[in-house]
Amino acid sequence: MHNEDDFQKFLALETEKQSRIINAAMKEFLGGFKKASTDVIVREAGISKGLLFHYFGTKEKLFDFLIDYAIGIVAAEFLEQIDVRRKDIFDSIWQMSLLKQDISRRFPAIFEFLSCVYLDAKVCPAKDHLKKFTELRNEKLAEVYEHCDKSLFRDDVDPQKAINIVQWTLQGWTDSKTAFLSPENVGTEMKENYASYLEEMREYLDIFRKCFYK
Amino acid sequence: MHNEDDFQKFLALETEKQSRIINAAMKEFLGGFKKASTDVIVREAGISKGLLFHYFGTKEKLFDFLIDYAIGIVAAEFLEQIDVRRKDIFDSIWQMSLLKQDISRRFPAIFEFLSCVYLDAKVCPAKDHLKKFTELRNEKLAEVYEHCDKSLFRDDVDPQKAINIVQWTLQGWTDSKTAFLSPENVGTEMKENYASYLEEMREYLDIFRKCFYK
DNA sequence: TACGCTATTGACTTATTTAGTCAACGTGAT
DNA sequence: ATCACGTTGACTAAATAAGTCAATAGCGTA
Repeated sequence: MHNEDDFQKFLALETEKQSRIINAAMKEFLGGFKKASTDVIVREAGISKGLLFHYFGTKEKLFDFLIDYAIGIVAAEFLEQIDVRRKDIFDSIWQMSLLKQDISRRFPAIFEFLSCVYLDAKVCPAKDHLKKFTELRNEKLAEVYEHCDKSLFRDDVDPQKAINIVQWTLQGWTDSKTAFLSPENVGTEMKENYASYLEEMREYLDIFRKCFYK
Repeated sequence: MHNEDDFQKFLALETEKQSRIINAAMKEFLGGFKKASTDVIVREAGISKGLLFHYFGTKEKLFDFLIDYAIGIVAAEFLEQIDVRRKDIFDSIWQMSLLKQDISRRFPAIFEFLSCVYLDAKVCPAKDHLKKFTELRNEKLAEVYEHCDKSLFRDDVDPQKAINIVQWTLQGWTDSKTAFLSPENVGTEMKENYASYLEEMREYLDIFRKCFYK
């Protein structure tokens, strides 16, 4: 099952160096596999060209590794952690946001990377893993939505639309926080302002509870 | 003031061909000036390489032209058309959305192009025009916000936050409509479903009015 | 100090892509 | 037939691409 070049050497690296490489590569792959340059990746990761290829062999293997790695992280630390039995959908959304923030602090580009990879139709070799992951993700979110108590909503508000609004708001809010940061500073910036960010997010969720619930 | 290669030859072209070139170029420049390929542009625009350089001289002049062109369109057909005297902020947002849709149907990537260009710090040569444009834009939006009747809002909802929510929602809604379309189909897709899109957008705005107003 | 072993380097190669050029071509009017 | 003009795409030189490899750095052991 496992081929022997299972990136063991890379995974034995000190985690700080690992992260530097992973984050540099994810960021560079955001624009698509073809447009990504390994030279840019090694420059940003602060390692030599040779080392990258020593660990990953080819650009494509690096890419495949990144996909699996990202899926592994998000599955284990996000999807599997979601408590689908909550009644209040805003509790769920709040919990999911906390989980996402935790992951994003370590891997700033991981969620964008996964969605970019998913949208990039050319990336067919990895479709199996990705498809399963996407299904798992959709199932989880559907479950959250089904189990929540929709009777809490005002009768004249379509719960699905309300939930869309909340998710788009969280997305827009996140973008507005990161848009004017140089990408390499996103991680540190988020660590420093973690508390105030959460507070602001909670304020938005409070608005939603006040306005969308009975 | 005007140098003689003022793109007159290009602007004398049939508008359909003009649009094809402009849209192909804007789309390709979304990933940044450096990563854009003139070969991709001409392929997508369906013209020969020579013609592009016959009209624009260099890649950079094409880029500068695009920025000016986009600014001109958005200033004249969006910013200048905004009626800042409306009391109901949701009327303003609705009107602005209509204006945006009209422009986007002709130039699907124009708004994304302008914001990408603005965020791309390396693009300093064009900063004068861009800065003025951004200021104009911010002034207009601030004016809309100042003139609207904030007493219409529920007392326990911060109007600024509510407006942010509305704008992020519109953004997210738009993204959700275009994300799974191949970029070249965005234009036609929007033309075909124009009415139903507007209807759906209005439903969201109705929710906001119901929930955020007294 | 000397040795061996692994992690790491960056100059290098070969192939591809790049922006930009230019002689040639098609077309319609006179 | 000839001119004028919009248009073409093969071409060039320079840059960039992925991937290689002989050489070095670092470090524990003897």
